[in-house]
Amino acid sequence: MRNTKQKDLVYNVVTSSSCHLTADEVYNECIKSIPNISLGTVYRNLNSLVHSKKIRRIKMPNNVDRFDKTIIHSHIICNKCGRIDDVFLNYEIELPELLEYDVIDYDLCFNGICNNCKDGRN
Amino acid sequence: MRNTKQKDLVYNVVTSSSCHLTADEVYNECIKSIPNISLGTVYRNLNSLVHSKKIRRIKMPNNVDRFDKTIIHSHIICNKCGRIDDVFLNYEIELPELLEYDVIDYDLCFNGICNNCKDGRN
DNA sequence: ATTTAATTAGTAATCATTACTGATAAGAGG
DNA sequence: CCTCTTATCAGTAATGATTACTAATTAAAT
Repeated sequence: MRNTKQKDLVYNVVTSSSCHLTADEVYNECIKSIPNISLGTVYRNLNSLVHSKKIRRIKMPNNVDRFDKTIIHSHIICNKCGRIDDVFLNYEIELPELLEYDVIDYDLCFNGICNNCKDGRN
Repeated sequence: MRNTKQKDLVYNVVTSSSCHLTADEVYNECIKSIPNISLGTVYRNLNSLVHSKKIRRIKMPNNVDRFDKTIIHSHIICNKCGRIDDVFLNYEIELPELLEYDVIDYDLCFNGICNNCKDGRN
């Protein structure tokens, strides 16, 4: 795997953001530094960084993936408005012992209704 | 919400299968009973059944959703071949108390390498 | 039976993501 | 430094899962 300024940029955009960015949002941030960077390059580097565990992919109900730092934590998605927040559990998820698999890690996503939707503000 | 034979069929196909079917696989099963059922109808009923918690949606890394019964359980996906299996934990996942959300439930998906891939059989 | 609105079949459109191609550049080995 | 190899790139076209649309149908309430 080669180091390129495009890959560094994609990595920095994802890890320095406090939100959970879509590929398109990462792209719009990247063109501020490399105006002619290609959307395909952003996608390729996001996939490559996920593969090498430098960042993580969050699957959303609408099939538009989001990307995040790899500090171990879970997420919660509002069933109504799609808002997403980080959840830091105060307990550990135990990896199960499975006959058919070597278990590596997990993705845990809670569903709920956020306060704004509950109060009818959305 | 109206009862239609199309919705009943979609429900029965998903819940009587022991696999985790894609929308297209559900469609191919449905046309055996209702040959002119439309793919759009299958998608609409899958979404409607997920919304009313009769079935559940499983997000896959390749963005092709799969559908499953709603008995509470987790999944494991092989990082290499994409094989998916059910995981029944012998402990409970505690729903966190969050200021900003009413937490309803969760999706938990483990990642690993399955035996076939580990042994080079894939 | 009549009515009405939800649902349907069929088809077209959407759009996130991937594939492709010729050009570029990272970095290994002289 | 200076090739040389090949991974990566920009730009664009293609893919394919999913949704939107429309006129026809039908569940089910009155």
